[in-house]
Amino acid sequence: MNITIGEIARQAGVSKTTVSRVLNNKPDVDPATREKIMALINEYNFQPNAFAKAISRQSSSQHIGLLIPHKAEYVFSNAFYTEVMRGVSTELDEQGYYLMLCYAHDVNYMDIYHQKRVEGFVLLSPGSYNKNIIETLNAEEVPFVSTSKISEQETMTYVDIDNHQGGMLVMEHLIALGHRRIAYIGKPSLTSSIERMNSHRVALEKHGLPYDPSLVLVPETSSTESGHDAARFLMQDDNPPTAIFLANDVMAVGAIKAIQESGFRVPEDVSVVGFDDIPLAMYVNPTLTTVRQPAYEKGRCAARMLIEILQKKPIPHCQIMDVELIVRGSTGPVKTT
Amino acid sequence: MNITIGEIARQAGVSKTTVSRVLNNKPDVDPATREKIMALINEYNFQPNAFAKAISRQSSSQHIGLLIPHKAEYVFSNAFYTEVMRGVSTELDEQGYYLMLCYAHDVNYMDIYHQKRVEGFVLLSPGSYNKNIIETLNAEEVPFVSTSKISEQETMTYVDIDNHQGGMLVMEHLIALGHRRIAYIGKPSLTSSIERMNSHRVALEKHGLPYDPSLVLVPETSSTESGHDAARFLMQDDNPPTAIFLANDVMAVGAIKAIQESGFRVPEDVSVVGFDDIPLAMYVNPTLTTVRQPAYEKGRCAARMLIEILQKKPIPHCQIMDVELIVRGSTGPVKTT
DNA sequence: GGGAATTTCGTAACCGGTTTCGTAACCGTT
DNA sequence: AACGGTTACGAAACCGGTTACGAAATTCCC
Repeated sequence: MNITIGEIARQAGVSKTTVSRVLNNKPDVDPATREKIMALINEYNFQPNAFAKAISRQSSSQHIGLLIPHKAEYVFSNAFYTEVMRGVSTELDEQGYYLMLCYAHDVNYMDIYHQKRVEGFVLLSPGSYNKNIIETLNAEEVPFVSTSKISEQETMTYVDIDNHQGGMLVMEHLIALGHRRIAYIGKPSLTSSIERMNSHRVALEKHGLPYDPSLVLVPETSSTESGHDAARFLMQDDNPPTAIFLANDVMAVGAIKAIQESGFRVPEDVSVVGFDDIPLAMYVNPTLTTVRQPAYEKGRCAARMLIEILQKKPIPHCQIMDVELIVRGSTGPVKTT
Repeated sequence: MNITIGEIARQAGVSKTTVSRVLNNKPDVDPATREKIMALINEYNFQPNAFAKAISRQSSSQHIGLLIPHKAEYVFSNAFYTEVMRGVSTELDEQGYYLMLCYAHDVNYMDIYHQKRVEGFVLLSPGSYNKNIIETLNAEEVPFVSTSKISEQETMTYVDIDNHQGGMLVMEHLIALGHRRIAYIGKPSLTSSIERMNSHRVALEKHGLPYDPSLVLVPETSSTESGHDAARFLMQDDNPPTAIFLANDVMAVGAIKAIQESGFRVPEDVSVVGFDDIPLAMYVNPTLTTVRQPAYEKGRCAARMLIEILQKKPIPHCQIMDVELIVRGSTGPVKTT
């Protein structure tokens, strides 16, 4: 059996109350008594039961949930998401909160909340949940912060980058290199990815270039395999694009491979741009031109915002971070035939 | 204020005891009464407070900790580890356990255990902790399972592959291709990685090939960058190796890059082999020859074993999983000069 | 030296559940 | 009618903490 506050009290010859006072650094206890109790606490390495604490003071479990889509595979295999996770977990750790991983199947995440296991949630990849998850969370007034823009509503808190700006950086870069047939591959699953996709069209229009819908592909998933398959499909065409903009780096890696397998060279024949700047982007062959977004910082920021919400601090409902175009080896001037 | 068992009892006109019986599917309650209580539970979507439960029945918090090294960056950016994480979290999720991420700085993970926040730990990358973490866990009799072999002692439970066999598969493959100057790059941080490294020497000796210590490099970390730097160092030599065996895929990707930057081709000039078979291994250029280990299954298995330990079931102290050599494009016959 | 203020500490209730044990009500037997 | 055996339920203690309140002991002040 483990040591309890009562046992410490008994050995010190005082009441539980006094021990509790010492544990919580409260006044009204004689320095000598405090010292004696501290000695016992250290001797037994006594740690007050967190659950008993949470239940007696009617408050904080100090636990926060990271909500992950049920189809977790692509999240765990995308270094962008794992970097966000790292940011979330690091920030919580530093602030003394504990992180629980919660899979968003059915409604069990609501149970986790009602059972007081967590005080709120950080949403990892909010585009991949059931449509109504946001409504449910809002309806039940569960505190949460999303790591991506979900909708235009002001009622929800999120941290994101300016996806439109990021997309424009890519498109301006490709257009400046002379590309006119630029494909886009990506799943418009939520507001932020829709913005990314829209920038493709907007940029073309801005420069008076034709918009060819057949050059916009919407795969089922955002995996390397999807990028590979979609790019292969494009390259089988009689008139393939000279540049492909993919919604993320993981897909871009697959696309480069497909292009090479189809007998084309990157970037000599086809330029490729990704999004995120995952660590591997600078190690693939050719190195990947991409848009860097601060994944780790995004996670930290989301966690910080959630804690502030829990502490009833007034905070802005969204936080927009900077992006940067990283030009590497996968993009080059259009081939002059 | 949230609904409690007492409130349900009051509205049903019964005692807390009876409601508790219904909640836990216990006998001794009239079907009609049970129904009335169930109706109220559903109406309010009542979820019993998990902490109150954990504290009253002197038992299970149903929480398990995933212990992660403080220097978490390389763990989160290595798809092998994140796949293990996915396995752990999926298994726990299916079995109704909750997963908490715990950083292993100082001794706070012991606090987390003593505070009853978790019932036990899965150790993610046990080579990277402070030396004494295992001793501490053992000394305090904290239930834990490691996802890698730590030492030869029988006192600890772990899941692993046969690293020696895996290494031998690589070496036999390279030697069969005619390679004689085979380098090894990797950090011998724990028993399993030492076995991997030893297989390099054992295989050379077995085939009567010379063992050249200058071809064995021990970088500080296991990152892509380390693999890159170490390989570059090797390739600057007057008599560079014709093949490099790296302790993991992430490093191998860096090595391929360095070799190419040094003006050599893979696999024509230098063959490269990794370890793990991360998802990206088949998408890099050239595709990576590697040893597949079942990362996801390893995670699941570790979680399963920990649960069985907590349930006092007798289980073997280790579980060894199969490996498989995956030959891809990064290895080829030695160049005949 | 006596009353007030302050310091120090304990009693008991409480948080939201579980569990032990006792008992009233009902049943069927003889 | 008396008895024993179920069935259905509640009172109260308990888990390990926190907290409101009261009171004893000490100090202060005139």
